[in-house]
Amino acid sequence: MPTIRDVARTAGVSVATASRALNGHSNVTDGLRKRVTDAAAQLNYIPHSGARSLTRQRSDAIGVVLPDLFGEYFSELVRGIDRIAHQAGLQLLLSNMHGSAQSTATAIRAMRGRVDGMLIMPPETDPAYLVSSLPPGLPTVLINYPSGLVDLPSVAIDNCYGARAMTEALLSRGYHRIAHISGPRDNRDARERLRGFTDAMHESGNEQSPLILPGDFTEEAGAEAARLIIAGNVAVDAVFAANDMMAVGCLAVLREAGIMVPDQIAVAGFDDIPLARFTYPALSTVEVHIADMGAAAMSLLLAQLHDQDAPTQDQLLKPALMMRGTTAMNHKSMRQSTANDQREERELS
Amino acid sequence: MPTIRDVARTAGVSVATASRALNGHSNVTDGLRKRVTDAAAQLNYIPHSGARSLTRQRSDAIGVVLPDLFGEYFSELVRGIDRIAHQAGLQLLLSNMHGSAQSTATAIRAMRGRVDGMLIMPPETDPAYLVSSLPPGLPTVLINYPSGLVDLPSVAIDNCYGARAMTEALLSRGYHRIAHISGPRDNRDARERLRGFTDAMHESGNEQSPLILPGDFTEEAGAEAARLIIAGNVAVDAVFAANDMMAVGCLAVLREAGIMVPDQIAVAGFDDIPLARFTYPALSTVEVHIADMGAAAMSLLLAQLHDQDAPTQDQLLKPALMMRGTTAMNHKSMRQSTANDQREERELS
DNA sequence: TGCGTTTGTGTAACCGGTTACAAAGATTTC
DNA sequence: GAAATCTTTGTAACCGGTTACACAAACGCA
Repeated sequence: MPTIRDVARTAGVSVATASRALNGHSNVTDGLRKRVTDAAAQLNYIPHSGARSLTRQRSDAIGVVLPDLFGEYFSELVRGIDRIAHQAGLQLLLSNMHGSAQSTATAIRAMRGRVDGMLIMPPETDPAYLVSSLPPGLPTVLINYPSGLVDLPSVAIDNCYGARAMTEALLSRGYHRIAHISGPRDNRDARERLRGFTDAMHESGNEQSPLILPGDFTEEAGAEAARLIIAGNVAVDAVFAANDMMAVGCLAVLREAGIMVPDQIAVAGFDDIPLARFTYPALSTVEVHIADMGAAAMSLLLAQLHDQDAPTQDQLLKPALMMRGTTAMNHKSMRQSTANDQREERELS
Repeated sequence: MPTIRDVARTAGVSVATASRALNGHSNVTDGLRKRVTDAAAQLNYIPHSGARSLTRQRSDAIGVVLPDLFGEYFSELVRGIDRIAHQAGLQLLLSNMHGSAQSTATAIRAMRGRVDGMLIMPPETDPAYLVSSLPPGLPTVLINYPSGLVDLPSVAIDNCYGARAMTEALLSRGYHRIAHISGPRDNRDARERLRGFTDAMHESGNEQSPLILPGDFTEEAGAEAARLIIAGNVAVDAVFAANDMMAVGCLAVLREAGIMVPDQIAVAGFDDIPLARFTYPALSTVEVHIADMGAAAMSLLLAQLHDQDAPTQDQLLKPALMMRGTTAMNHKSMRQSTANDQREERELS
């Protein structure tokens, strides 16, 4: 593997000249430049980015540390990040913190010296520990982390706002006895969604202690919640699940039990997973643009990279409602919102 | 940001001793080692991985170059790669070659000097060009690339085998007039699936020139194919789409037209996307373990990394059939395979 | 006590680039 | 024609680690 010294020797110049020629500096005569580029081509020279970034004091790479690397959520996030990073000529160094705070620290430390900045989506862990394991002076943006806890800019989805909006939309459609299937108690998103729901219910004055069913974001949890409602014969005219998978599970059990959706009970979810458009009836949900969150985080980081102390405004992305068949207001027609019926009503931007 | 020289100075030792102490070499007295680790902790020293990899001549990172960074396919692939890479203590440097062969070469060159090996999923481009832009001597494994074209180990899904197996399964269930909705002509997977289908049909002797409808992997293409079949009143008792999205589009149009699936026409797809279990009836398809392909590629690369000239056996991963409601043999019962009915019949391993 | 061996530490070279500075040559200015 | 300035090139230091080698001290053995 040839180095720049090989190129210089072949071209009959010094390494300094070779470096300058290859990097397009202006103070190199055309003749020499050609000799250098020819030599580089002949030797099939590829510069060693590692060595380059050592002297340049920049790597043109940014580190991305995520709690998990799977599912639509992950790929969307990375896609959004890459969209911005690529056009800025930055590479992505990806790391998965496999659960423990310990391995999070390891992952973060391993990035030092090979990235110019970091994007971190931290688990629900001690923020102090997170900050302590962070290389000081390395521009960092947090993803989906409540602002205020640590002194770093962050980007997050406004889960509370989304849940509140969906709840209000249900109320305005005439559903008043709304039950909520909550997500895991130790999940920040789930807690925020629950809060949005209860806030909206309290403010409406319709129901002071709405039914909250426990869930864990799985399809089965949604199914179980539906069984509880049916068995308990609870007076409920709408179910708002904290995510789409639970809504899907709920929907299936309700239909199986012969309960008409949305005529007897409306159903709503959260996330707008691809499947949501294909349930029967199509699922009303809250559309979360994960890719946009990734892009926003990357843009924020880019600003920091460009100007070390750029103003760092935390960002809260507002999700939009996607009202489909499972919450139709018109109770007469059931033949609406089939899989290929893609009329969608976007209510909020 | 403190360097190892700062640590050495604080501990009152030479950089060599500091380095040895921090890396756990045995030839350091306990007293000095403690002084060094204490100094490192006090200064919050984090080693500079870039500099480290320069001398070590290894980066403990591998480069992953993919044609696109979105969808389930991508996240599954990365998940499989990470599973193996993480337990080997390797980081992932991710790169998207945005379409052009030009930018592929750029992406690959940018990795030189910061990775120990590469995993590449090349586009349908000139293999010679690909190889020429590859740093020689850098262990590389190709993903989903036909073996034989270039002299590099590769891992791929046996699309032809999967399509053949599904076609034979349909034939054995009594469907003989099978139409195929093909994928884009310039897509390797699509061509292989088509080949598997036509091979199986020819060998069966049932139909010498089966109907091939053009498609492009989109839901709409599947819908259009279904409309063609309905409008043309073609004698067809099964449709095998080259991917699930087209099968879903096809299914929706057939149902809308009042055609009973699977009684009048059976439908099958390819990929086993999450949605496949939730269509009505649930979609029979070919299960492709993308994560396994990523893991296999990473394992192959790991073997190369460990032993520069380990035997490089190309791998062809055989997909499995998932027969669900859209190809049921029993035509009497329609109430099968609803969303929450997850009985699945695994036919091949 | 003197000699060879082992052990622990420091000095300095090296990885592969970039760039400050010096020097030489070309050009301009008086 | 000499001095001042600008341009082009080379030498060598540097980025932040690792490690070959040299060397001194401690140890074992006759």
